[in-house]
Amino acid sequence: MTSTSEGYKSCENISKKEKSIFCDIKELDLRITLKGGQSFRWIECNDGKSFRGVFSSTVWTLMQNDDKLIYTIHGSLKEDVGFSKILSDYFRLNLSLKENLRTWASVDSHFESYNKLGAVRILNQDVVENLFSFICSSNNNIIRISGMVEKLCKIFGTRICAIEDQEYYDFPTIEALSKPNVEFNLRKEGFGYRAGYISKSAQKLLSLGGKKWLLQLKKENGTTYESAKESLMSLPGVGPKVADCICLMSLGHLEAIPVDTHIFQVACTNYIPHLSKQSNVTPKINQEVSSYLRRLWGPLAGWAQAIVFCMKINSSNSQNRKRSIQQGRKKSTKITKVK
DNA sequence: AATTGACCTGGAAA
DNA sequence: ATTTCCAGGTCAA
Repeated sequence: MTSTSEGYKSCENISKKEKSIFCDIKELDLRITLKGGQSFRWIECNDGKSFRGVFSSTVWTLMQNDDKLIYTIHGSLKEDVGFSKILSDYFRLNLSLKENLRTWASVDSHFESYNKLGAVRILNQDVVENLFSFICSSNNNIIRISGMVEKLCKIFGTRICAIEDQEYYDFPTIEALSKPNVEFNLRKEGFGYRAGYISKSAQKLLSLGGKKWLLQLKKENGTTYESAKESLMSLPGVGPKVADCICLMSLGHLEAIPVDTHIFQVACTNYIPHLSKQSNVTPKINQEVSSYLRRLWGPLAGWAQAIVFCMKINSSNSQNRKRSIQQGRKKSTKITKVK
């Protein structure tokens, strides 16, 4: 634990702190990766080229050029433990998109048409943040999910620093979310029925062993994808789709394919036409789509899924983009901090 | 075991 | 101005 640092007032100060790591722009498109429905905490800055957000208990501003990923640290609850490595791990820069695109294109002719999209990567996110974020995602839209995640941080998270009158908070701990009045407060804040899912999942997690229990579900710690998914689904508010999101985005099970309405629709038109008779995504359909695409795309199928998903939400209607930009800029709110 | 409807909310479309 | 529809689903009858 360290004390929180103060925010920097001016842009001049910020730019002095810039550092960078090597990263080919063909391997990473910041906009589509950060604003593509994986993480809900990134804001596009007014300059139109940089993005600001929180991960790893640290406030970052990110931008890129042809061969570098440039970052600024504004504040952190951590000691300086090598931010370049943390950043590289977050984007999984050790994996080559180019190589995998070749593989997917060779087994799936549809990938030629997905090619005009920028370089989408699967973020390696914190499992606690990812879990509660995707509990919020059910039957919900990305704009409101983002608002809810920010509220969780503001109400139950630790303050990191302020930049230009904007306060930045860490994502709350499981302990903070399992306090007795969490459900009531979240209902009051407009979370709807997800308030109960969040509170009950936090309490159950705590009784299972907290964050350690989640971390032990990682692939690198020896748990299989199927076993991790099954364990996650024992938590309230976590069904097959949300469990797959967590497996893919924060547990290292890159073969996991979250099947939502968008992927289901693409599967109907491009891959499994006979599914079109089905009107909604049942667990059985979910399983069928998921395993079909996993067989097709291979061990990193979830990454391929993310590309298809981004393709879909970008093309479906370009009005969504304009709307989300406007929403992202407007600042809020009147939230009361709860002790 | 598979189907079906309810579930919170807020912004857009009807 | 109101009502209906919809959004990265889950749960229980």
